[in-house]
Amino acid sequence: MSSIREIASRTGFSIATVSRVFNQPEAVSARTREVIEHAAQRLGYHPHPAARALATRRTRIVGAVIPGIEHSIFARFMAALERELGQSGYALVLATTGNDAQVELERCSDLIRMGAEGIVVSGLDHHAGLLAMCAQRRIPLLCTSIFAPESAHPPTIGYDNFSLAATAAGYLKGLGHDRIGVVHGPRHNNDRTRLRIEGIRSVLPDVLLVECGMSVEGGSGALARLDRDGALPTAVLCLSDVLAQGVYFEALRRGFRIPGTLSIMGFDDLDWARWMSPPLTTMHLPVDEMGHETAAALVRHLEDGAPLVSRKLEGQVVERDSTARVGGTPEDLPGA
Amino acid sequence: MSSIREIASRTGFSIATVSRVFNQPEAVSARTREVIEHAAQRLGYHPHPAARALATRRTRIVGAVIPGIEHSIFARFMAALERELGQSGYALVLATTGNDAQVELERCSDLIRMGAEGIVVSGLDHHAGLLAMCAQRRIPLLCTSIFAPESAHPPTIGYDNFSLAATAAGYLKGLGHDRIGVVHGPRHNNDRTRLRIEGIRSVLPDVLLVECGMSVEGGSGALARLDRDGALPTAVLCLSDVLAQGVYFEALRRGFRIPGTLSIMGFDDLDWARWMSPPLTTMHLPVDEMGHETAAALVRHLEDGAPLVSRKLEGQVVERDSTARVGGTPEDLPGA
DNA sequence: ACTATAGATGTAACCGGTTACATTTTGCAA
DNA sequence: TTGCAAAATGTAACCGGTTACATCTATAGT
Repeated sequence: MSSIREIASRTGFSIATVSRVFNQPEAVSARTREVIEHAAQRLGYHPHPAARALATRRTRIVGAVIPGIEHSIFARFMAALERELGQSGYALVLATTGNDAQVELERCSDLIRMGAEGIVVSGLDHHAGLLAMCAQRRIPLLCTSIFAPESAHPPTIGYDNFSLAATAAGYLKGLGHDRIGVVHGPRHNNDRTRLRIEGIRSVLPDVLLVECGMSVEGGSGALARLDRDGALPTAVLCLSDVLAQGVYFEALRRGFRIPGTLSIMGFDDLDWARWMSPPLTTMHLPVDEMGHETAAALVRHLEDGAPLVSRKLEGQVVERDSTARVGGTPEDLPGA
Repeated sequence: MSSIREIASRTGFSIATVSRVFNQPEAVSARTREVIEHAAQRLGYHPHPAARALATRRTRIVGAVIPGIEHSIFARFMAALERELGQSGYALVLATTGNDAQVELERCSDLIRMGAEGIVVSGLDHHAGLLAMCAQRRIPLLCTSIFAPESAHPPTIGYDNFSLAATAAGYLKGLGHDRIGVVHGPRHNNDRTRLRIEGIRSVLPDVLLVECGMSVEGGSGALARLDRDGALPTAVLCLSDVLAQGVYFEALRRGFRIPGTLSIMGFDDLDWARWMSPPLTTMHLPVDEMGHETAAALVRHLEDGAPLVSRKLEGQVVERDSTARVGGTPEDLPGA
């Protein structure tokens, strides 16, 4: 509706002066600034985003592509990322893939088409075209939820899935469990899951693996399968709190006591984990910090050209009441 | 990097012809098209989004502003909305408010600043400035998760919270419950919650209301409060499945049997509701349909100028095993 | 009074597309 | 061959900002 030229002609100043009022106010006299600001106010002027983007070659948009936002840890990560980016004047655009590499590529392409100046993805394995596309168009790509020391790959900001999972397995082992089941989501297309499984195996070479859909339903089904095989373990390590929830409900249905019959451990430390019954022992993942670091790194890169460097974040076991020493007496219950 | 003029000079055609290859390919001879497409391919040409947006005055971006994406029904709605918009070539930009009207206004302003051509929000009460802002800048605003017949307000696409909640209350009443507790999130800044409460009261005038945070923790605390007051009802209607989950866990902690001691009903019908133990009776909300309708309405409006009209969607009780006839024998259990 | 210099403002050329309109080429009937 | 409509292409003016550079004004220094 009202453009910078409109304001210029209304106030008698030139478009350059009007533009300066908004971009370098100190370069304009106080009197002029006041007049122009008033006119802009009155006419309801707002700079046209595309025009500004075209002239400055900056959009201040960054894109994030994640598997999905339902339940998962990604919701927390995105919330943190959005908050941090927002404070630096950047907008976050979210896209979801449903765990499909092809869809991921398309979504990234859409984001770039929309003007994203940087892209955040999860994990390191992606469609072959993704890296090429970002490189060709000079769009920085940051891989999160994973940490890999610098190398040929794109920079990573995240935790060491291998050793975190090993730590979790070690925790259960330390409680005396030796028949341990691992309930995990699809390994296909998910390097974090694969790394975690390897980490667990480094501690417990012959752990029982049960793969299932990444949902409450999946967790329920996984425990059912574990029980049906007649080889019910003494502890179940779930590679997501969501799966642990499904395992909880299924345990309830089967009359198992937690942690009496079965110790259950999660992964993520979602908000509600401590409010389950019993409160869930889980591996805390530093997603808020990850959001913070990711945003900061991207902003520094975009503003000052600082190189994007990988960063390793720490997680730790949060010991609550869903795990106990195997065959232990009630006194052995953590917190008792 | 490579612009339309670059391709033009490389191929010897004019920029207009190059542009036409991408926008009205049928207006260009097959031979020319091939040559230009090949050159574009080789040079890795992609139209500059801001330039295109500036020239066409279209961004094909729509924004959605929701309270938050954690756990809630909004995740499903957004997934549906994104899918539908994507199919029409629109991108969805998400922003969250944390239930703060001031933040909502700012986020909407950001979205508009970013070029959003339409905005989707939840509910009807918003910061006074929001309507004005959208009106002034001629940005269509669509209110969802609520239905209000046409009037002065912006168009709504959603369900009738009042009557859906009344139906839910009626369902419990029909089971013989007369001491019913309602666990609900904050009413402040949430007209859907207020409407639902009114709907419930129209059926059960002196229902017990317990307000809590919209989280598992909140649900747990709410049941604890209900029990502490010594006036434990025979049924609890939770205005969100997430709250119902908290109530479940707290019931477990207190040794209540569901639905024996306490019938529990949710609202939303999230994916995992049927996998709880026992499977949760809940009010199904048509969020997928809402995503579909919202996207369709917006696209028709933006493409063909079709007026945005309100649309009422239906929900229904999904009867599962967490509710039973009050004092009923096991035979009365639904599904038994 | 006369510069030198800083401060305020204006001019005009971009940014990279789209598109109305003008022009050239092509195909086909007369 | 000529003529003419239709098809293909080109020219140039936008879209609405930013910004390098030029110009003009005011203040201070000598």
